[in-house]
Amino acid sequence: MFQLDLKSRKSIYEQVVDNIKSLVMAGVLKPKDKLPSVRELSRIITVNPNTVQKAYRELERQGYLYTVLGLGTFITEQSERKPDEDKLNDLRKQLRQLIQELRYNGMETAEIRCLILDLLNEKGQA
Amino acid sequence: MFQLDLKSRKSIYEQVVDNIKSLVMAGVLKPKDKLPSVRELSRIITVNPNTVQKAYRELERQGYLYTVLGLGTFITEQSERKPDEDKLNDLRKQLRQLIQELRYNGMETAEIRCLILDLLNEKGQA
Amino acid sequence: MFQLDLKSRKSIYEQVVDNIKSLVMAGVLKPKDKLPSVRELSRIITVNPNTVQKAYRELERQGYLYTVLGLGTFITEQSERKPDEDKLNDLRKQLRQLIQELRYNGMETAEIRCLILDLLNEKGQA
Amino acid sequence: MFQLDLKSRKSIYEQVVDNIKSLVMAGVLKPKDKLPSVRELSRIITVNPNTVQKAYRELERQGYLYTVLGLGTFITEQSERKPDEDKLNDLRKQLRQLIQELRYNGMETAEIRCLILDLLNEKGQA
DNA sequence: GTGGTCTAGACCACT
DNA sequence: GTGGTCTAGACCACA
Repeated sequence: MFQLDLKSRKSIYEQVVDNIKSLVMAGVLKPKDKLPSVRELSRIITVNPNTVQKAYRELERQGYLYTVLGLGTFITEQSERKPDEDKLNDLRKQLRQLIQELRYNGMETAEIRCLILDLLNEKGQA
Repeated sequence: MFQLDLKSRKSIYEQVVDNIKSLVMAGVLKPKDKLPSVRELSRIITVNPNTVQKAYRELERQGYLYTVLGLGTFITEQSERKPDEDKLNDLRKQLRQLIQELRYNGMETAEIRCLILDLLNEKGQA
Repeated sequence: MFQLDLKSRKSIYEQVVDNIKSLVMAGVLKPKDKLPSVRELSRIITVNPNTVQKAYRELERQGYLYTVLGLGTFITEQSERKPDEDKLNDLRKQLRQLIQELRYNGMETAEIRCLILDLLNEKGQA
Repeated sequence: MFQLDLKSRKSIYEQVVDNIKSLVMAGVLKPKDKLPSVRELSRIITVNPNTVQKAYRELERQGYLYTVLGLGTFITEQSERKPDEDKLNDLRKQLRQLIQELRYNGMETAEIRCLILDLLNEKGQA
């Protein structure tokens, strides 16, 4: 379920963040679902609790989670989320950069289009 | 020409790397072009020479540049580059993640498709 | 344990690289072993931490080590290493050159053969 | 005839040295043969004369060449060369290191033996 | 504690 | 002139 690669250059807490984001976006974790407690998750994935803590905090900052003191942390409902124009702009920039790199690494426009349309369909069904 | 943000979470040398990559991929810097010397660029962007050198090294590792001792650093010819399958896989992963995020931030599939097709055309003409 | 020659034409960080490679290949350092921290090793061999770090980076690039942020650097498991055909070709070239030089310096083919067979056996038992 | 790779990490003068050594050891250049003048060779291989100069000097130091002022530089006769025990020791060390690396990069003892015997025969006929 | 980045400034080798 | 190495010492982020 959780893919952690200690040898990666990405810090562990970032990997935890990405993993949880993926689970949310794939619909495995749904709004109002309760997440495991920091200590619990840290045991499950054998990672320092501080690291999990940091990941939860970051996810909260990005609006994916919210914490109710004494009860736990939960997935944010869609209606609560506000589209963040700055974030979208940033994502667009990244997308542009990514496409440049794909092309620079020898991938043809047609190939890239195929790849992306595939990805879009795949997600659409998830 | 060069966009550096000292406050960014990205390290300076990484930003230098990204900037140069962009210039290469946009065709501003062409194969066999000579880059500014380490010292020169460091003066231009008011950054320590070591930092610039680190960036150049990384770009060399990634195959964008090559160094001729005592002469300077130059842009790699396309024909010299060999496609790196690991790199491509990594880019594909990133793309997937990016699309997930776009969708999570409220962008519809159709919108994303439009955005990407636009980007693909734009580059095709560059 | 560590042989450093400050007067050598080889740079210090390269010597550190070679030393550690030797320890790894001789089996003194085994997969998953933790290496001394950058600061620690720099103290031991009285060399600047930056120099040690450069050596570690190079070893990581060559696949001998990997880094876990905040924890330390470790020896790569054999199974994780992928044979690098370019590297092998390079080594073959070096070998060829080396044999030429041995011969040029007066060593007979038979002597060279003996020498090499000895070396092969020696390692086989290590 | 001459293989120069500007992108190599090896300095150019070292590559010139290696090339000439190879020609000598392969018997293409024979004792008492006259080498092209510094200026001539520098033109032929389109390299800075200083670089060729440095290569010749190094080859002289190692005993491959000798210079007669006003006449040119020539290949040393075999009888003039004195076996250098230090050099031989150094070469043995290098050989040992090289075999270690081959093995570390996944080559089996048997394979290495084959490779080396091949190389020995190949040279024996040259 | 760990590695990672950055600066300032010196010295060297190669072209 | 070029890149490459090294030192000393500071600061940051991660676990």
